Amino acid sequence: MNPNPTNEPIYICGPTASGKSSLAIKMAREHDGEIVNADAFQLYRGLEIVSAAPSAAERALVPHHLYGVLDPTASADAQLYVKLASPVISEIQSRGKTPVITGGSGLYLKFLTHGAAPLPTGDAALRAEMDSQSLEDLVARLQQLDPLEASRTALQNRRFVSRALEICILSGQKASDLRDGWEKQTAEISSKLRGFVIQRTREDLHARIALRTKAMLEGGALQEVAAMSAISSNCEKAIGFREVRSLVNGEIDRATCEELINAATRQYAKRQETWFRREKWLVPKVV
RNA sequence: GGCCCGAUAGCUCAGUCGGUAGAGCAGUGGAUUGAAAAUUCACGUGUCGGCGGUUCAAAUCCGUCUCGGGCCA
Repeated sequence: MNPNPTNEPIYICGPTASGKSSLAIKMAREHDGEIVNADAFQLYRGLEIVSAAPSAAERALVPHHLYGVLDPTASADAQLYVKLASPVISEIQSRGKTPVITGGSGLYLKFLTHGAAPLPTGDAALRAEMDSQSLEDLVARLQQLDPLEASRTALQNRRFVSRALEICILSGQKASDLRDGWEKQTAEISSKLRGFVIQRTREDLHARIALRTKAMLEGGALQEVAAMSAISSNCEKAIGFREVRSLVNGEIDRATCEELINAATRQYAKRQETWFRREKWLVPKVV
């Protein structure tokens, strides 16, 4: 008998290095499920070690989907992720299995669970143009085009200002109008979701991060990055990528590399905890 | 053994002419609907190595001790 007759997805969230992969495998086995990636960087091919994607041994235990499916030169975003994940999830359900969706990319998960606001997709050329302008000019332009959006945007955050402006320019409408209304039904959606967020003490998490970084460096991260360093892509933003490249290039020593990765990973984990803390539908799972 | 330099936040250090101290990093909390492993905001009490002394007032000047580092024996 299927313990989950509805085949509704189970979400496994939590900060990096908290043990999402193994919990997902456990849940998948208990619920006759298959695992779907929700990690922005594990999507990429050739970044398995640096992004700490599930190992071959782990993948052999349960079917895994959406790992290493993007070319390193491809650019991804939350909407593309939903486009990739939705059919995979439906397909799993159609076979009577339960999708176990796991990953630490809060925004991607949010799009998947709560849908996308009706906004235009980012435009690389426009972004490049905006990147060459001063923040003051971008802010002034946003204040002119959409004062309401400007008033509720963190104007020191160039990314947020650019995005708001981008929406106005590409759509010909006010970002504030397009964004309004989107959040109205989130509470209702949330009430129907089921998922867990792994919780660990900071001390424990930091220790796990340190162990993982060490394993990563000993487990082929240098070769992986060396193989990819000719490619300019989103992968360069992965924590560990630049640090390992600096190590490979002899700019820093191994101990420094390790500590830089650890610090960046700790900071990332903290941001993830902040994000998931707001997702009240996630049930804390103390490990 | 003698001389010199150093000791200030978890770390690296700044601190003017004596007026009880502040940067970066780390850390903590927050924001975050199409770059998100991204981007961004806020948060700084610490025996100023110890003990004496001078002074209205000492991280700052003097003495001494301790611990580093160096030079000379």
